[in-house]
Amino acid sequence: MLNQSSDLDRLFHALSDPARRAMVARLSHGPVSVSDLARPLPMSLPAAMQHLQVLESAGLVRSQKVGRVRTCAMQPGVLVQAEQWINACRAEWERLDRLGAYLQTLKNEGEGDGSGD
Amino acid sequence: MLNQSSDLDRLFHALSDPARRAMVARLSHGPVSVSDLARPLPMSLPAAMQHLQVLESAGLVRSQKVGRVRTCAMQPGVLVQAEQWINACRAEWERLDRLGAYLQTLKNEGEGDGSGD
DNA sequence: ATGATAGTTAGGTATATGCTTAACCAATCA
DNA sequence: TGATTGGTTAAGCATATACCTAACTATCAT
Repeated sequence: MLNQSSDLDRLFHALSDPARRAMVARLSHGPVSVSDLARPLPMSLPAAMQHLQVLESAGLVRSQKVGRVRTCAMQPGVLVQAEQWINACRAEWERLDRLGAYLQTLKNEGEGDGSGD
Repeated sequence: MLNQSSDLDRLFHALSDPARRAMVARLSHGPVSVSDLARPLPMSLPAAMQHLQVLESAGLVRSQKVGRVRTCAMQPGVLVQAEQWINACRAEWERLDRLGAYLQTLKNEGEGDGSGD
């Protein structure tokens, strides 16, 4: 493994776990405490905390403690980075795809013999 | 770890590695052979093959061998799934964000009476 | 057939991940 | 003050990842 972990690495890695995605989904509806976040998940509280840390270190979630309860909230800016990367990729592919279709059209127009590929 | 690995798990996991993202980026410009795909990467050919397998099992890439060269190509449909998940999340968050802004507005307008909550 | 090229498989290692239980600290409440 | 609640830390374990080298197969050119 390359030992440098970029923003996108951490981001996509954070999203690659169903428990973490569940947390993100929950948080996108509004801030939640740690135990509320962990309760629906089929795992211990410390395990959930680890997932939370992964989300925080990816910049997806922010949290602050007041009294003895830590409240977590979405930090949605980072999601946009993922979206942009995907979009850029798709844009390239679509360009290529249109080009392919166009070449196909040219090929069909110039076709007079029946010899397919 | 939950032992069932969903489409999204595999997809985001596939995207979480810089070498694999480089492969995807390259493939979004057009089909490439295995060695051409591996050449720019700082790793052995077998290592690159493993990454390729991850991409294939995520459904991001398809490949077929003709003669002795295997040609890999993007299978872009799956990327859309990732995009949709992110979009859904963002939509929720934005709704919440607008609500927050609205409540803030109300609070500012009605400032003078201290009975907020 | 010989050898070079493209890819694949096997086996092994170091590190990362995901989880657990047990113990611990800090804030609230009876 | 002492129990409870909310969270955190520590230690340990099983599995997964990411990589390597060496050996192998299959195709193509000579």
